[in-house]
Amino acid sequence: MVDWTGPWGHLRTEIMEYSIEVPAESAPPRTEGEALALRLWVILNRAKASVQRVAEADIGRHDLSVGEFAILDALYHKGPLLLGELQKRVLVSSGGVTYLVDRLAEQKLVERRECPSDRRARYAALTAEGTELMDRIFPPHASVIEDAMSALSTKEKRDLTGLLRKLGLSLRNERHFD
Amino acid sequence: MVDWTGPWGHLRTEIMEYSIEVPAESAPPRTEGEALALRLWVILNRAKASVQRVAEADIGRHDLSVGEFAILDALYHKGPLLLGELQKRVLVSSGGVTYLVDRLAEQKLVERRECPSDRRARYAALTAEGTELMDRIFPPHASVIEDAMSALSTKEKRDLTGLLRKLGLSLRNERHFD
DNA sequence: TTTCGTTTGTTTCAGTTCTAAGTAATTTAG
DNA sequence: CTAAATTACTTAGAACTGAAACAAACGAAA
Repeated sequence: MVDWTGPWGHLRTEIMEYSIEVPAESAPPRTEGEALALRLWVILNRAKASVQRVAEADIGRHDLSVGEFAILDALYHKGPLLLGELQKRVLVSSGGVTYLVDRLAEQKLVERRECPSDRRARYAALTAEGTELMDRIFPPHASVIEDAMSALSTKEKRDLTGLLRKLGLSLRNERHFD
Repeated sequence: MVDWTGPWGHLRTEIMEYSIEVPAESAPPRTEGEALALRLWVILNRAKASVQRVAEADIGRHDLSVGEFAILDALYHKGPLLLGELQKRVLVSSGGVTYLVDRLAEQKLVERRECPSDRRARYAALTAEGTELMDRIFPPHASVIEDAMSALSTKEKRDLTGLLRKLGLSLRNERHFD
């Protein structure tokens, strides 16, 4: 007796009210196992959307988009990165990285640098101004995230991380053929 | 000794390689608790992105966008819904619902109906054609999702769902003031 | 009851953020 | 040396968002 309503939580949002509860049944999946997997998929999306809402509210204060913050964050913690490396971390398309770095470069927070060993490649690196900004906004952001997760005990957070990791890793090398 | 590199996984994507592993440290958060919360946030995003990639690959076969499928899915399992209700389920902005329903209406998969009790409101409902489509594509999609989750045991899926639900619910009614 | 202010439900529109596909410049492999 | 792969960038346009507009409903007060 379980139910399935779309996970769909690509996000930002106006103020959106939605339920993390599992709604009542209507057109049932065939097996219990299927229902369980579908429900998990719904809840995974909604939980992620909930946390993201909190993260975005904080980031938005500083006139940064999520994508912009993601770039700054990666560079802040990893130092200069090739645009390709950055792409893998931030999970956008190649055009998306170019777009985001362009925007941040306009704001003088990030700069491009040549790569001596490969003239096709470019590094993106924080400027002094960018580093300064992150010094200022990252610590409170980290607190906001910690706070968002505070309903879970340390053990629960560890368990949750472990399960999500197991799930993610299992899909990591999967190849889908037609 | 933990590390933090952005969670940032809104998204679709080209073929993107990324790691669900936790990368090595560099500019450390101050406390263990903070680090744990940040790592969880990263992994949550990446796991969601991994599953989403699988889901999208399947949905894409049928020439539907994720948003479109989300709408169809909600209507398929819940029957006709007011656009506002649909918005809450699908987690898009008000303009987004209008946009998606318009597109599906063009394809004759969905139609708008009047609401007798409130002339401002509209129902969205599947057409016969839309229902037929979902009868055909939903069952295999459910299998794809079940398969994507198959690395986890039944107990693990239940535990994971429970933890995510707890997290999501805790954020559900939070109000953020300036 | 009529009227006015507020709230609710949807749409419109302009602008933002992103993707996909294609291009150019290298580098690497055979 | 050539062919294939890699890397970033460009472009067109898809998929959204947020704000404002609009229409209808609601509630309280005159």
